[in-house]
Amino acid sequence: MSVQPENANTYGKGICPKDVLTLADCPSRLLLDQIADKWSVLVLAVLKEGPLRFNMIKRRLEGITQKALTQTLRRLERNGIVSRHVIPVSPIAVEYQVTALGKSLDQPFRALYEWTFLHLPEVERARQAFDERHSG
Amino acid sequence: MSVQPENANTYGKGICPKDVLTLADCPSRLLLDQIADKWSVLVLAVLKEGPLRFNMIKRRLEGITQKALTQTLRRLERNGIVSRHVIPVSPIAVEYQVTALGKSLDQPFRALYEWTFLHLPEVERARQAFDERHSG
DNA sequence: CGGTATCCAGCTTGATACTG
DNA sequence: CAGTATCAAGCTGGATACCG
Repeated sequence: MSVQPENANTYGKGICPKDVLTLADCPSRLLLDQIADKWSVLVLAVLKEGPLRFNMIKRRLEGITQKALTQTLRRLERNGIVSRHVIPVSPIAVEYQVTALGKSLDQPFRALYEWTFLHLPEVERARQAFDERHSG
Repeated sequence: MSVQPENANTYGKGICPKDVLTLADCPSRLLLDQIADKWSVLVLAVLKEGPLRFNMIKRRLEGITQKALTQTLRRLERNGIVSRHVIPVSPIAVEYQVTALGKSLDQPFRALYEWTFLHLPEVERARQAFDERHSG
């Protein structure tokens, strides 16, 4: 997210020029807004196994609508994360696959997943404690 | 996101029991839904510098409303990412700070930030190319 | 100071229908 | 098959007012 490498830090201890942070300041939003939405993560998980056609992706993703899948794929394609190949047969076939850029996301995503996996119990405890505090 | 360590993989090459993925299957959403929203990232960036009181955070975050900040802080608190301390003076003072759990998020976030930083030009090229394809 | 309550506009979402 | 079009419903987010 807006975590910066120590030496490229434009935020930090009040040394940001304006002394305030704006949404636009945060380069990570470039990624998060586009990738961390409801479906992108799962689409990528499915496509990681190999190229798939539209309806094949749809079948592997329980509950996604045609519209949502189209939107998700378009956004991923626009950001260079997946590529789209039209195969001119009849009826038409369209194949999607993860690009090299998309594959390079695997390492950071894995780090995030591992954090979640490791700290899930702690997060759940925190939620329980909070919910109890705010009911009793 | 839904990237799994190789050996804990419940998705993978069609070996998922149901052979379909549901939103609930993806443990990463636990984190992403709650942290990757519009403001959480920036709130954490500000709080990383040290504990701050409500209105001090608000002043450092250009454009955030009182309501949005309250909601963001509550969600972060519920997930154990920040903690809230009421200082019983008059008028009342409330201090927020990042917890140990919250601090442990720094590494995965840094990985993500570094990816963004490194691949920004490529993403921007992809967007330009896409936008040209879809206008001409 | 640090909130909560209320109201309302706008964006997103899903269901449905239609098309090359 | 792989979409686009359309429309209603719902949730989110901002503005405003008030409270302990």
